[in-house]
Amino acid sequence: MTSLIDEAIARLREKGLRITDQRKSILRALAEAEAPMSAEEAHAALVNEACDLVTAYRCLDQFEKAKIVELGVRENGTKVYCLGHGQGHHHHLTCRGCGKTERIDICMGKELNEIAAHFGFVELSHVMEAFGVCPKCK
Amino acid sequence: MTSLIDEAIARLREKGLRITDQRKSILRALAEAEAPMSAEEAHAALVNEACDLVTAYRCLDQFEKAKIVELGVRENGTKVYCLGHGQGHHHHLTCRGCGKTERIDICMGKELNEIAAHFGFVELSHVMEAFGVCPKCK
DNA sequence: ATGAGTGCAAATAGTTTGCAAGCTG
DNA sequence: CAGCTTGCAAACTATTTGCACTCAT
Repeated sequence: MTSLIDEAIARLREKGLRITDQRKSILRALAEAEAPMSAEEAHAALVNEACDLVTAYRCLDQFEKAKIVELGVRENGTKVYCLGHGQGHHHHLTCRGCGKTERIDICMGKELNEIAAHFGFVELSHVMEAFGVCPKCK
Repeated sequence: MTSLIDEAIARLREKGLRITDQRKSILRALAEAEAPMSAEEAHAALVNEACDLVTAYRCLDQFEKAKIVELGVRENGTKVYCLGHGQGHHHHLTCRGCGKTERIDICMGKELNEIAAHFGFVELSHVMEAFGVCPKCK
């Protein structure tokens, strides 16, 4: 349980990235939410305005390049980041009304890789987000 | 072959939307590309600046609401629209280098619906885009 | 000490909105 | 001819960049 953040910090270290208070704060926010959040949301969730919004963008970008978080995209195009994919890659189902997020454990990554291989594509990645209206909001 | 556009026009009519030259041009552009394209790309593809960029945005938005096109999102957050999903829902694999797009016919829509039903979500939709580097670009 | 990281201001990209004028049904 | 559509200008949102300063290593 404690490990999500520590794991992330360890990975930062591995990649030669520096451990700053701002980065720790952002990681904490992501860990507490355990749902994908945008840079703005992550920034808003920080206690005491722990860092500038721009820094949130930059850190999340770094995190993604270091494979510490995974990138997703909302229906409206905003980018969202999610911590905790270390072992279990998964996706999300988000309510258009209240934003509530459920984790869904299906992924067509394997099939995708086969097809991509067939076309000769490499460095595969995919984005997949599901949206709907939750029981409370309908 | 001829039908993609005609079909779309028919559906416009059904929905009580008007058939204008601008809309026809945009549909033509989408049909010729048969790959997802952004509003800006669709606009750029129009011969003779057939309509304003804003109109392209508005039309595509209408088309999507009328279920004439499907909405997707790129890795960077730009929205893309794709014609021709009338019967065969599918997804795409896009090259990060040259933008080349391959159609992929897998979709976890069914599994998704089951899970969503389990959570009580309705009005499901999903976005899924795959990215990689094609043989030519690597 | 040295270069990665940060904050602030300003620039961009993509998309949306307000309003008067134009065209479709 | 009524109202959906369009064009143009301007507003907006999400994100990126330039630059001087600061702090982790």
